Amino acid sequence: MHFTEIAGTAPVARVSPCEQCSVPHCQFRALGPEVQNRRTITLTRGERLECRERGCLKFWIIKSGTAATCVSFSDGRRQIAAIENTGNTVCGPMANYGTEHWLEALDDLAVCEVDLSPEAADPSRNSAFMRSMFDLIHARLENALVLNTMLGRLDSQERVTLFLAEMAARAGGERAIVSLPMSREDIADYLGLNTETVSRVFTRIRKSGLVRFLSPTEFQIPDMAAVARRLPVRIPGYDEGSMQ
Amino acid sequence: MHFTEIAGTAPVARVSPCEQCSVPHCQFRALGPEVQNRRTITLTRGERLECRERGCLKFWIIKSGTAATCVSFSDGRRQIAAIENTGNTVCGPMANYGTEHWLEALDDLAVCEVDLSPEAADPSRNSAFMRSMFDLIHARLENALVLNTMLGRLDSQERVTLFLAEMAARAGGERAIVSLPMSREDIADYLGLNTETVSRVFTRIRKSGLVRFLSPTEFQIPDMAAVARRLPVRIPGYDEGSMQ
DNA sequence: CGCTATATTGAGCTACATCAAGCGAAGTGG
DNA sequence: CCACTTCGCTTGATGTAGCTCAATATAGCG
Repeated sequence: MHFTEIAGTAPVARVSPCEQCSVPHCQFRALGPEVQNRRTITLTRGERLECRERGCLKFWIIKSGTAATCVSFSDGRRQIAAIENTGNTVCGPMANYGTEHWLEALDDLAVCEVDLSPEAADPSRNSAFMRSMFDLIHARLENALVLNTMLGRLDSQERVTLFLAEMAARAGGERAIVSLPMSREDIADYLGLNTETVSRVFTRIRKSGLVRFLSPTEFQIPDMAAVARRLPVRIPGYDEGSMQ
Repeated sequence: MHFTEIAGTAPVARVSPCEQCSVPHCQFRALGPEVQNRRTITLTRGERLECRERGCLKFWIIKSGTAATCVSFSDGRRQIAAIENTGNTVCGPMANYGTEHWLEALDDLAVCEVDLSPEAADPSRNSAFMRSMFDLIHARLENALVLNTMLGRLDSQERVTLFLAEMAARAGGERAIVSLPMSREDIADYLGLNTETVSRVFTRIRKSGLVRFLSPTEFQIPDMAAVARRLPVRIPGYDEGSMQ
């Protein structure tokens, strides 16, 4: 089986006070200045953030960098459930008692932590806010469902292709230059494969011409429709509403 | 790869009006009699229920039987994302445009459909209701995350063991007689395996003594702790709060 | 009591994992 | 500036878990 070494395990790194923030679409801005419990946390690759309190109401908004929502076993196996980019909001409650999920930095990371614990605003009184939280968690659920079918029913080539297509769709679609701010091992732990297989499939896809690699961490998809045609599932973020 | 024949594809079967309901913990009772759009739908094994409208606000509460939230490809591959028992609430919105998930009956099924579309109560005005919807969808997300790590990082024996343990935990825990109201193929489509592998692992586990089979569809776990010791992850619904 | 659908079991094959070696880029120290 | 290490990526050789194909076996049902 697959083994991964967790680099650093310091739960919380450098903490700095938080003034005005530049994250787009932050749901918490709507709550207004009444929410005081905000702080910025910076992490380096491998460091993790966790929330062990029951009914924890912390939220983490990615300000910059890339993170993973992941679980690791004592024997070293690791599964990444979602890749978090700038602007993503991770629900602290996701790390409820009974869940073993952390937020782990895949490269240098800055997150804004918002704490809506009792002393702060009670979110369940604000129905508009609850609605936006519902939408947020619903989007996470949809992602998780896509990952489920990927891990359960796609082969390695399909998984890697879908992964690259999804990253490209996030980064601006066809012909955009996409950077992979993560290691092959991280990709493997997301796709349920191992490092070597990811590497091999990368070269196979590169040779097929479907994806053009500018460097090991930069690529470009010349023809998204061709990629979509090779996949038995929709590419999240692509093709929604456009002709098929 | 894996092929599955979808038995019947009639979208909606027999519809009967709905009087008083006996489902425990139905979140929609709290909404009161103002919600008129309720009806009972019955389905037989293989029939599917879907919601293709954008922003659909239908909810399905399982009254009896077993269903699966699943996605199937055009080439026949199928992945079950969740197994739905009596009392479970499935969000219609889960079948948003862009998602390819259906609710499929695994055996004879009765669901109560609640339609909260515009003409009905606007749920986002009722913050207590939104809160309960949040909790509901959050529980679904946690299930999906467990399935993710199962499909990504557990081998066939671990997957089947976890599956049986989870079913047993739902059905009353240690020594309870659990029935499997689904075929081997359905189990395979949930676990990302194929029928034969599921069958083989069943007999291996039976011979190991971890699980006692009374019939092909009835089993019993004599020692849950022993099962838990064999697994690198927690068993959902078991061990929460107890020692170990 | 056949008939069909589902489950089990076996034989062989393949996709992916494992183990192991090589390689380029970035950092370090003399 | 150049050896030397380190780390991540790639590639190759080999092993194996789980898939595929095929044959029984068992159960459900008219």
